[in-house]
Amino acid sequence: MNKEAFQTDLVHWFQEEQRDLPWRKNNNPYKVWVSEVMLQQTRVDTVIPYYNRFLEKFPTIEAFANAGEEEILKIWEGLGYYSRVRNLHTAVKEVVADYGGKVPDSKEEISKLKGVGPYTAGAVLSIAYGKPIPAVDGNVMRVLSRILLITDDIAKPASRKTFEIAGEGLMYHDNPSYFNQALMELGALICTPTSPACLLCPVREHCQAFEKGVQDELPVKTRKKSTRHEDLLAVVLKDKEGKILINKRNEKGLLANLWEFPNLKVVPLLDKWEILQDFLSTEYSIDAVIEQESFIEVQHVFTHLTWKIDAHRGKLKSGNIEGHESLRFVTEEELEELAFPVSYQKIWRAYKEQTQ
DNA sequence: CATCCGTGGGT
DNA sequence: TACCCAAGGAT
Repeated sequence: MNKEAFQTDLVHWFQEEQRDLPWRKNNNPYKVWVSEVMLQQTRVDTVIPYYNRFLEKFPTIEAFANAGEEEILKIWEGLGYYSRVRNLHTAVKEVVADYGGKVPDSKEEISKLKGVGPYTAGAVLSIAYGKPIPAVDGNVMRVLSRILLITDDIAKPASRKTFEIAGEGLMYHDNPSYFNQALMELGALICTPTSPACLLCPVREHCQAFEKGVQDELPVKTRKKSTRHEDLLAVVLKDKEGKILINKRNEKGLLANLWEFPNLKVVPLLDKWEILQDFLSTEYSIDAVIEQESFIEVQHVFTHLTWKIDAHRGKLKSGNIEGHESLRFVTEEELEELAFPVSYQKIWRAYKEQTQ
């Protein structure tokens, strides 16, 4: 292929057709970094309001470094993959402490930061600093697999190296930022997973898949295994003052450090309401009256897991939560300042709608 | 390397 | 409905 023609056709198209996105207003390394972390496995339309709110609240790297944990989880609430914001916070504090607040501009140093993998390193270095380092994400693998007829399985981690080398080989050194962004923008707007718009593609004359008519066969991607299923019983428990009992989740694993209503995993077919009373009594030394009928059944799908949560109302009779660091009674106003997973937000909304 | 880690939208 | 997908990284 004619590399120079490919590069200029691609970048000229990007200059004309790129979307007007909030993170494209400047190349501040901190802001670029924030946007790239938010965009990991997350759609542009979803990210936009979160990005704007985030930078309104934390306009500088120092402002974010000085934020507290509850605060950063609350601003990320609903965005998913919550370890991203905790890793970003850890990394930003390190940049402020060890680099005087200046985001490192070498691949070696920036890659040491928590949550910065090969993609994010390449994206920040090219977009914020103009470094000719590829930023290989799912879009880029799809586009390059078609342009260069690469048949490596993009679901395999080992394949990323193939595409990084390909990206280096095609790199437009006059403008690495636009080159990397153009590959991703092409993947998002034209070279889509299904039904690619080849007739509108600015680089179709450089595309080997289009030439052979096999664009719909690429990229090669093996499908992943299906999700497992869990049944949960949860309780929205009020004490005599009307405060709600909530529990802070474990600091590791699924939905780490977010808040939830007390709940337990149950074996399907045995999920009787009495289990909740036993659970509260045994686990937390709390006596309560639990309504026999659940007020909502929430179905929630994660990437590798599906939850069915039966939520019941309950009233506290007696007991105290001393000794249970993760438990807290809060007012409704306090509750709404804390970060809950979407599944428990659904339960809370249903509770408020159905309870006076 | 395979699995875990969220969510909402598209087909 | 049941998948698949979207600017990935940590373990």
